[in-house]
Amino acid sequence: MSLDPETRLKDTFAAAIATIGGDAAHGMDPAIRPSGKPEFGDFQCNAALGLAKKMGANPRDVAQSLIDAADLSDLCETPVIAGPGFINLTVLPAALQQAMDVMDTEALGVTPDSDPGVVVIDLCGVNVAKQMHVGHLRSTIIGDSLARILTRLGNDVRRENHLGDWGLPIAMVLHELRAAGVDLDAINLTDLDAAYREAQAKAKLDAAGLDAARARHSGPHRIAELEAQNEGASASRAAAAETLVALQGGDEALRHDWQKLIDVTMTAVQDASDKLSVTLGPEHNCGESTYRDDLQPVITHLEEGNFAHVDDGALVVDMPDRERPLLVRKRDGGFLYATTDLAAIRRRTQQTGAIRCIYAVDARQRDHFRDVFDAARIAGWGVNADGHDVELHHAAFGSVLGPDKRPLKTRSGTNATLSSLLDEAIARGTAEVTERSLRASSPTHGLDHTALAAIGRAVGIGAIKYADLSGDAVKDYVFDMDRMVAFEGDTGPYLQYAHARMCSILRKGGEDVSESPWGLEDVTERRLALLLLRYDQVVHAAAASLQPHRIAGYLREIAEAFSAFYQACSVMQAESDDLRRSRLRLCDLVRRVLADGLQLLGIDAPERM
RNA sequence: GCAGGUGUAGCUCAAUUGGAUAGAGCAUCGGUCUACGAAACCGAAGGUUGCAGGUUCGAGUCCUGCCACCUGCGCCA
Repeated sequence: MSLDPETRLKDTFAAAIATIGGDAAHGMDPAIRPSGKPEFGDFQCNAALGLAKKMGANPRDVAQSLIDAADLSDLCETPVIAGPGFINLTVLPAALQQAMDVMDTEALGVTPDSDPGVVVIDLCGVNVAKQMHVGHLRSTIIGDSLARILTRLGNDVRRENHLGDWGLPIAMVLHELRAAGVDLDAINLTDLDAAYREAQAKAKLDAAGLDAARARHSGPHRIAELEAQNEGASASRAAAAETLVALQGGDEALRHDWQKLIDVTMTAVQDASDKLSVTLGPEHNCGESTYRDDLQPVITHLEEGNFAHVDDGALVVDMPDRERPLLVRKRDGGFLYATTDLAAIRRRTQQTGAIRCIYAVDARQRDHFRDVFDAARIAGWGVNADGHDVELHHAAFGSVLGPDKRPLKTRSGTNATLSSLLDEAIARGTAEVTERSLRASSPTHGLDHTALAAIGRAVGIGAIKYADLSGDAVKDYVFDMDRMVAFEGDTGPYLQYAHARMCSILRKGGEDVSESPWGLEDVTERRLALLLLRYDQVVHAAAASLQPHRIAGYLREIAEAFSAFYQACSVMQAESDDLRRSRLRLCDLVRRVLADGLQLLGIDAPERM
């Protein structure tokens, strides 16, 4: 009797289906859904239609049989059969109140995962010596949210920032900077970024690769890229390769300089993480370089297990359902990023014991991860050290576009850097908060500059995060700062504002209502209550599908329902003391759910704004 | 050429994974502040869900074929 109405309805109708349906009904979904429209009640059961089909009976008759077989006396009003065979259900006030009592705990009704375990989340994925951009923003925001959601459900989540800190590109930058005699102690990330681009441009010609790309019908993008590279490259390549060999060999001076590159990069990353208030720090660094001693063992395992074979001089893993194999070792004996990714999966599953490995990475790497995941399973790493199946999941996200639907640029036309975007959002949030604080009636009136700046940051960053997390991540997404910081309508600040208003009422209320009996008679109160009771289910759905936007959409519904309630029902001037206390308790529970949900998205919820 | 993704209101996005009349926000128009915070609320208008078939009680969702855009495609990461 301690379950929410929806779960109870599912159980009850599942039993009724088994009773009247016999074998035909085995394992059938009771198809309990929140009703689409108020006139259809609170919930509907859609199982009669499918069941009637299997039984060769009339759907409305089957619906009646289900109702007769289901004991709903203490849960619902008399069910109504509608349309072709829908069963409309309205929850009794007492059942609603009871469910609300049960939910009103610290956990807010959220139950742990049935099979929790170690989950590794690969996020951020910066490259050393490269400026962070909006792609890293998405990876970081989405990965951080997924980490929070899975942690909330009792999993042991390990964030890993898989830095691009190893291999030829880094060696090229090192070579470039050393050859130019640059003082690495005085350099900043902008300089590093410039050196990186220059080194890339110098070294990237590959005539053989161009021919191969043409012969293999590579995309025009790839061919254009190769054509853009020109002679002189082989010399640069050779020099960079020498640097790489020396670095890998442990050359002390090189290692020293290499570490400086990393330090400069990570200082900027930490700055961005702090501004964003994401849980990401040096302790989550787990760069490619940390796998350097694992690469040969990976290759040995693949060779000894006959999972890979030599093709045209390279070592490849064949895919069962695809022509193109996965390259894991070059003809010259060098390793590739696929090798590193395999080493990471190997460590995460065989040593860390992960049951889920999640990659918050750009959707353009879809094919790559498909190959790597399949190869990992072939190699036997689809099962962890404890014999538990491992879910390998690419949480892909689309590209970030500007309002013109082209890759995002700043007003000056350059590639937008992450820090410039964050600074702008924070500045605009702060300006907005400060302006509103000037009104004498505002609860923020009189707050000092520091307090207003903290709120402004929460508002500006909240706007960016909500814009990113409120849509389906796999789709390309239009980053429009003007729209985000309008702070009106379906935005992060809308949710924060609703939360702040709840805080405001609770401050005025100032009494302990944790045991007060529920009223919930107004339609807006009922709607809020029914929504709140879905929280557990929503969090689990978001975790299972790895889609934070489900939580975002739910929270928007909560905020809308609260605003409607706020408009319709006076709390402090309620008609009776009991009703005031009931409404205060409702505000308190809504506030906690909203704050908890925003926390799962990584969005701060100020008490005033 | 092959593979994958996307296509929903003027714009930006949803749609509980096959359920009833496809929902929000922005923009437009019209109402609400001496009333717990108007960053809000209520209402109007806005749709052949890219096109054409198919599956069934029922399709934005599933299957087939087209169209458009995006992305990827062996020795870079």
